Amino acid sequence: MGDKSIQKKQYIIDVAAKVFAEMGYKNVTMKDVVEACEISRGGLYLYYESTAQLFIDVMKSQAEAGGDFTSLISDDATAADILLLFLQEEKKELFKKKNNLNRAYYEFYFDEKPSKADNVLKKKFDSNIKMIGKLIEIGVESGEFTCENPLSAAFNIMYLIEGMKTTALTLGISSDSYDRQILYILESLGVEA
Amino acid sequence: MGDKSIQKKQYIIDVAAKVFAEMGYKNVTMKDVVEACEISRGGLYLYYESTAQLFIDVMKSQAEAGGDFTSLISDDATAADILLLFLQEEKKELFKKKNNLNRAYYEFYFDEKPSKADNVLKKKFDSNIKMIGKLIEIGVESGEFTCENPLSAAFNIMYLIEGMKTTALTLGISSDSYDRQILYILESLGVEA
Amino acid sequence: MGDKSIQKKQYIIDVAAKVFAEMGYKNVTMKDVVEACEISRGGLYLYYESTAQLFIDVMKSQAEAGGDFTSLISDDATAADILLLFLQEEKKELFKKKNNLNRAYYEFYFDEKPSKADNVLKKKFDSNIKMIGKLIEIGVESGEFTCENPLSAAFNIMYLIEGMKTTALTLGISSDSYDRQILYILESLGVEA
Amino acid sequence: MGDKSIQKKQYIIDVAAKVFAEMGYKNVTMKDVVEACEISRGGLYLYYESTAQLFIDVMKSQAEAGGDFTSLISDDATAADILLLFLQEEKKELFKKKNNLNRAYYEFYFDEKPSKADNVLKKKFDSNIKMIGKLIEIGVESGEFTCENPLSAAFNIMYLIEGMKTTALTLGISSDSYDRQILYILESLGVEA
DNA sequence: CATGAATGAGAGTTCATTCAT
DNA sequence: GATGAATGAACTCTCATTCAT
Repeated sequence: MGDKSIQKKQYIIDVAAKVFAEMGYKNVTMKDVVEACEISRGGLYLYYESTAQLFIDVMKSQAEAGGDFTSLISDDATAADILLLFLQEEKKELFKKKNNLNRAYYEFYFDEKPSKADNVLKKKFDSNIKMIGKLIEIGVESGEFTCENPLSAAFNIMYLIEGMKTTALTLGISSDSYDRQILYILESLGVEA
Repeated sequence: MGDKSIQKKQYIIDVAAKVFAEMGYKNVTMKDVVEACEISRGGLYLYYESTAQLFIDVMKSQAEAGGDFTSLISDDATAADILLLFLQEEKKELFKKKNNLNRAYYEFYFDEKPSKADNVLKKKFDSNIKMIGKLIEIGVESGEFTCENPLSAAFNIMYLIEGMKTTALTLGISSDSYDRQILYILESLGVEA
Repeated sequence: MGDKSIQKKQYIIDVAAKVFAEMGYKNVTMKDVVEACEISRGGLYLYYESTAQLFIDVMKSQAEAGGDFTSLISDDATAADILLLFLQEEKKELFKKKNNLNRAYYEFYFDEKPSKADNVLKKKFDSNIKMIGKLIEIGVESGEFTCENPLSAAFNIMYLIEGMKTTALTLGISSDSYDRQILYILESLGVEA
Repeated sequence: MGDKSIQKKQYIIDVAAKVFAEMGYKNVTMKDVVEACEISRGGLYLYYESTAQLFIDVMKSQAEAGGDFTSLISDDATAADILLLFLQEEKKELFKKKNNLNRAYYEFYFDEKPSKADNVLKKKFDSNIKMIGKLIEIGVESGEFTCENPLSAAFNIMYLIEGMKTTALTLGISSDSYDRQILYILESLGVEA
């Protein structure tokens, strides 16, 4: 596959990402992608055999492009600062109107069980757990946090975020409600607001 | 609508519930329901024009049939006992293999925004929030729990459960992991394990 | 399947037979059949999932409808008369312009290996072998024929006919050439022309 | 067309021959040939515009390469020996598993009527008829054979072989069955077995 | 009410053929 | 000459929906 092909593939991925963001995963047909990309029917099939394959590449592309929030951490940030930053970044992600793939992610995972290599969400989840766990440990050592089981706390935070994400897609969630949960987490870790 | 019609409608709902449990919401076609019910194509259309309408009735039917966990509460149960009971009931619901409609619920809500009257999940969520909030208040009063903001705590618990539900459907979650979260919640409320 | 469905199915078979006769087996698409039958796309699929299934039914229908040449045998016919009659019937079949399915038969059998139950040609071939073999035996007994191995002779005749059939479809064969082979067969059996 | 082009053309023909032997004529697409040859799509079109054109060249190539069975004839061979040799060579051809193009030949001729110049099979058939006819005449003269009409006998033998070829492709034929027909032919010519 | 045959829109997929490089 | 990406026509197949009975 030549340079040009790689560019075209990336173009398809980028356009498809928008389509998936708008329509979710299950509603998107190959035809939808073809039309959004303004290419021919056969043209898409040169690169992807199904929306499933395409979506996997969309996920991978997003994972790579995903802004590294660690770059936002200032040098003198405390553990609580960093945790707060993380929660706020996740909030932004959750509430963003454009290119929000959350719904598509869920629909995809309900239908398909990606191979370990393709399981982008799992990797992200695991790395977040590790990161948050470590962060809490550091916070406990520095006296910022009180927490008997940092790992459980990390899972707690991740499940909580997950729950707010899905609730946003189903019943709806307000920005304030999210903020109150941030507060609640910090309080649970013994941080004075 | 005669008695017989009502019975037939309920029959369709019951069979459809199984179909939705097996296949989710988006994958189910009117044809699937017709075949599972062993009725005629036209016959189903006499009662339902779409899977959306049918699913709403399935949800309502489930809500009515939903076991009231309050009946399980013993007379001398403490607030912590009741909360634990609730979390364990939710766990059962999450891990049950048969007739588990969770996936279908999510897929439905991703696609459709039910009217207030039809919004079964919203009602359930709100009533659970109220119940848990009240419970925590009682626990705080009785000295069982320590909690500054019972409402936030209630939301926290509900979002957490929600997060575990979706994780169960996507990345998977172990029974132990759920149990550790129960423990974590109780500890956060100041209950000694 | 009701009476009407059976009629419709037969209608499709009859129309398809003409299509196969004109175009052969491999060239015929479901679309061709749909258009020839003047029914809807989905309509055909109610009855047949593929041209293969359809062709099997065409073959069965032909086998049933196939004129029984035995009805043409006069009471005082000798073995040689009957054999001649058979060869002339086969000739008619070979040279007929309309509804000649020979090409389609070959193309079908090149591609598909029908189950024993669906193997119409095999049944026909075997029954012809049996019939011709018996006929020659009778002819030998009555002194009409000279033949040491009637079964080999029967196979010889059937393979010969088969060869002329395919040659008719490939290189072409003249009516005279066929007639000369009839003569040759009879001479080989010791019949004076 | 340069030397290199001629070589490439022959390469394509040789690879295509294998493809046609495996898949028949009708099932082979230009894509199949391209992939088997491991050349580019456009590259094939430089040499051939269709599988029909390609197949004609495959046939010609086969005709040229076709082993001349006359080289196998020993100096003291009788007419019967030579006829037997011919029938055994044809048998080998019929039963060979590899590179057997029989099916492809039939499918091609069903679909296309090659020009006289391209009609490889016709030439082969005619030359065989001539050869066998001559052979029988010689046999009759030498007293080996009894035959009133050598030409009819020659056609008889060719049609018979043709019939066994197609039967091999449709209903199947056993090696023994072929052998019995060889015997039958020789007996018909008055040769004592 | 109930049936199920029939329709036709629409998605999926493949490949012959072209053409810029 | 050679490449292979791109196009678009053609076919397959499925279902939502209707309607005569």
